[in-house]
Amino acid sequence: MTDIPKAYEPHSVEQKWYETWNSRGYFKPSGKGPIYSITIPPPNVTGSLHIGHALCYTIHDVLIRWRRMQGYDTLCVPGTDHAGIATQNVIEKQLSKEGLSRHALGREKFLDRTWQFVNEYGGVILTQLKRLGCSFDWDRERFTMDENYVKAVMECFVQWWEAGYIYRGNRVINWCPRCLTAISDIEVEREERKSKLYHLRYPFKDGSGYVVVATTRPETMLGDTAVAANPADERYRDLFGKTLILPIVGSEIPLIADDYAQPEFGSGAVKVTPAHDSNDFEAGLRHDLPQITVIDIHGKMNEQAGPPYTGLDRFEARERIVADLEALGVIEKIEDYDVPTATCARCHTIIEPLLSEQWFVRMKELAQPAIDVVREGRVKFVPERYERTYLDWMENIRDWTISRQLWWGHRIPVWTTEDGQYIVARSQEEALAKAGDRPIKQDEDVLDTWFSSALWPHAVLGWPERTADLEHYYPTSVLITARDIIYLWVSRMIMTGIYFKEEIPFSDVYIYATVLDEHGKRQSKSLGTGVDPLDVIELYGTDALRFSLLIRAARGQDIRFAPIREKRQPQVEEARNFANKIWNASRFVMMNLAGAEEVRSEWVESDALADRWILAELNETIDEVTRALEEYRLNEAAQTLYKFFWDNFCDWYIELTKSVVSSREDTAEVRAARSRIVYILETSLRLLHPLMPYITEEIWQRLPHRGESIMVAPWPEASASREDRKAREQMQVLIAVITKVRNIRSEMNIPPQSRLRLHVGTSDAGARELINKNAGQIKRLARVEEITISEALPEMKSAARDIVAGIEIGVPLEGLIDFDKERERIKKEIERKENETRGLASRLDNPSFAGRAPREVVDQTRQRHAELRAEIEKLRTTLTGLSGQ
RNA sequence: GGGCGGUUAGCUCAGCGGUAGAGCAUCGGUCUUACAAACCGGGGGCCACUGGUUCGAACCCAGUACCGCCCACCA
Repeated sequence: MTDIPKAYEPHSVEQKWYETWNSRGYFKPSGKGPIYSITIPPPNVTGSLHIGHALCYTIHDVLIRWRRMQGYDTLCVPGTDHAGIATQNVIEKQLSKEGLSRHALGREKFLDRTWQFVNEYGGVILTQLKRLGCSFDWDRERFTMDENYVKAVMECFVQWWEAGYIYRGNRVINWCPRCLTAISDIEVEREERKSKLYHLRYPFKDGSGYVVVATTRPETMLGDTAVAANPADERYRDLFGKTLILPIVGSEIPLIADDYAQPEFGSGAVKVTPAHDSNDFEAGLRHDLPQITVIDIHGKMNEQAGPPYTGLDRFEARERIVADLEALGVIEKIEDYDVPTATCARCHTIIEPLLSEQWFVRMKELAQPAIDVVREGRVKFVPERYERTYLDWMENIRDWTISRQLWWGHRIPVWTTEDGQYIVARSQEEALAKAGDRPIKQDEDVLDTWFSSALWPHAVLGWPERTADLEHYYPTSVLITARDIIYLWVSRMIMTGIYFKEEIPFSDVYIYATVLDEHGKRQSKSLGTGVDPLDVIELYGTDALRFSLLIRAARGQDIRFAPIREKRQPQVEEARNFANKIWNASRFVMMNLAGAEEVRSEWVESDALADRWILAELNETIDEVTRALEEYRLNEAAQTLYKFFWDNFCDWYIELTKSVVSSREDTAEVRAARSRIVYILETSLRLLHPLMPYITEEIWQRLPHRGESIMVAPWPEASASREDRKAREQMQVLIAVITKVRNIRSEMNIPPQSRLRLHVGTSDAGARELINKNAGQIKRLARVEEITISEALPEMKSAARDIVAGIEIGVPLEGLIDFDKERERIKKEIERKENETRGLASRLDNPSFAGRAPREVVDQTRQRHAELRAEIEKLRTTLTGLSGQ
């Protein structure tokens, strides 16, 4: 078997197995067993894989592979999102490079071009997911602008319209003057920016002085239609209802009483601009104020602003107006001020609140059942804390602006007749039919991207048709997603699922960790702090990337991921080393299988301690890993497997059984040992497979096994009959003894090659038997040539001595012993034990400890205390003996 | 302003009531025929701070500090 490379080479195996799995149809549901289905969060169609995606979809694949092995009928539906603004921005950027604009091109040509781009370059991210090893059903791939998907979107709109949830309204919305569209509240980001606070004097019409108002946006004063103060504000009590003259403009505006004005802020009076501020808008409605729009969709002052401001950019206008106000002597003061500023989440242009006609969805009633299902625990969040986040938002939900002034997206299915009547229909044909012979015109706007993704779980399964998939795989089992789209997406899926399917779309919502850069900040492509997962795969292989992410992906705790520097990424390297360890341990096993065809992966019963122990450890591992996966503690599953495989299997079991397993004889005993080691390895590989699919398949195929692929091999099951506490305890003693001898050798500088003699003394007959039975193991692993076992250690002139687990250890070192060193070593040992004893004693001395602590704990403490005291006593004697030397 | 996380070995992070663990780094020793991407051994921590609950706290409670997120109409 010299053809097995010394190191695992991921690239040669990954493509091979992915194609094999796919071609054999393993990614498709089996149609048998209980259902386990997931629809993935659709990435942007123009996007490319970043490390957060890698984590997200790796988690998907782990769960799907695990459930598949458990015998579930598993389905994972992949797909992409048309991502309205994001995609349109990409195309517009291209156009501007060519000196074009979408308006120059026209709607139809722009859409042609976008489709062309999407068809050609879109979905690259899905091929990247294939490199990640994702076992998704690619035949069921969906896109939010697929013909069938569009039907779902239209159906939703029509039904909601008919039920009265959708309405058109004139409101102040968040407008992005760069994207030239409305955006919803949750697509706005807020940050503090350094600017000024301007205090302006608005004089009373009757010449009786003035009111000072504070504003961060003086340019909007051209649209002011009132000044408001709090009704409880003494300073204004007698002034409400008086008329003010708006400087520059000269118009007359009232001083009104409204509690939205905060008496503590500035002078307590606030100017009211209903067309350019959402609060002012609300106040305007309350007081029936005119709405004067002075800024246009490009962020420029419009006709109403009047000369000389018309045509100026809003920020130029600000300077101009401030200068003019200054000239009029109405500026009280200007202060430096950190202004909370709203920006577009997409392009970070400062949002212009704009009075505009948009389509909205009335949310309150739709949200209620989605609140209930979470409250009742029918939809559970993992980690639990996100339940609160979700509920807080849902309970204060506001209406959803769903229209976008974009071209790329689902065009709003509303047609208007000449006399202004709305016709809402699922298609142009239906609309025409409804219109009869009246001419109609379709609304220019498209729907918010999230309007379509809100339907994802049932739409990808075929809704509104009653398809077999929909009947079978809805509701899905779990939604795995990032926390920043709980509002944008998760909440809306729950609402639409309940509304249209009368059933929750998924019962678990697993919010996975946010991947940060090495400084704990969000990874950002524009800052260049993003890591390309494909680069990582190139370097270390898919399994290493997956494992390194999984072992960190603790219960939603953020993880930091360092960039690749000088062709190295230490976090992934750790996982790569583990992969390599798996490879080499397997290599050892396979080397000893050569020419022994009859060896099977099966557990041949054995009385040997090592065998009983590893079987018990394996059993425990199966149990822990399975439980961890059930509870979405993927990091613990990974950690448990890492420890079992490396520490228990490699460092101890292989070493303990090596001599038999690699024996040249072909006896029944040797064959049995080989069967056992193959069994342990093969079972471990099955446990590891969901996390590291490629390496486990590659090795599994070279081992004796049943079945055609590890992917469809059964998930191991733990069994109470394989628990063996005694074996685990005894093995701990054996490990302690061997470690102690190695320790003496190392500390006393005894060359590794030299064979030692070992004296073991203990009054415990059971311990003597344990040592005796495993003398061969101790000899091999501690490099000892002879072991003498007695009830107590004999006098030894020059020897290193120690005591562990109540067992005295002596290593005669004629001529080799360095007495100073030995004294030092023993002293250190005594000190260590004394430290521990002190801690235990202080507990035992406390009378309430014995009284209140559980019996078990008290007994254990006493026992350990006594044992330590005896050990210290023995070591002291040894030390005294040494001091004469 | 409100809420949620985090603060544990030099670094990255586990642990979340019985007085601390891993990987990397470090120090010493090994090419012991599965693996030097490895093996063996060692050193390193008042578990951010202050109180409280408890027989017992890194772990529970209250507060403080710093870091990071989310929400919010203070012009």
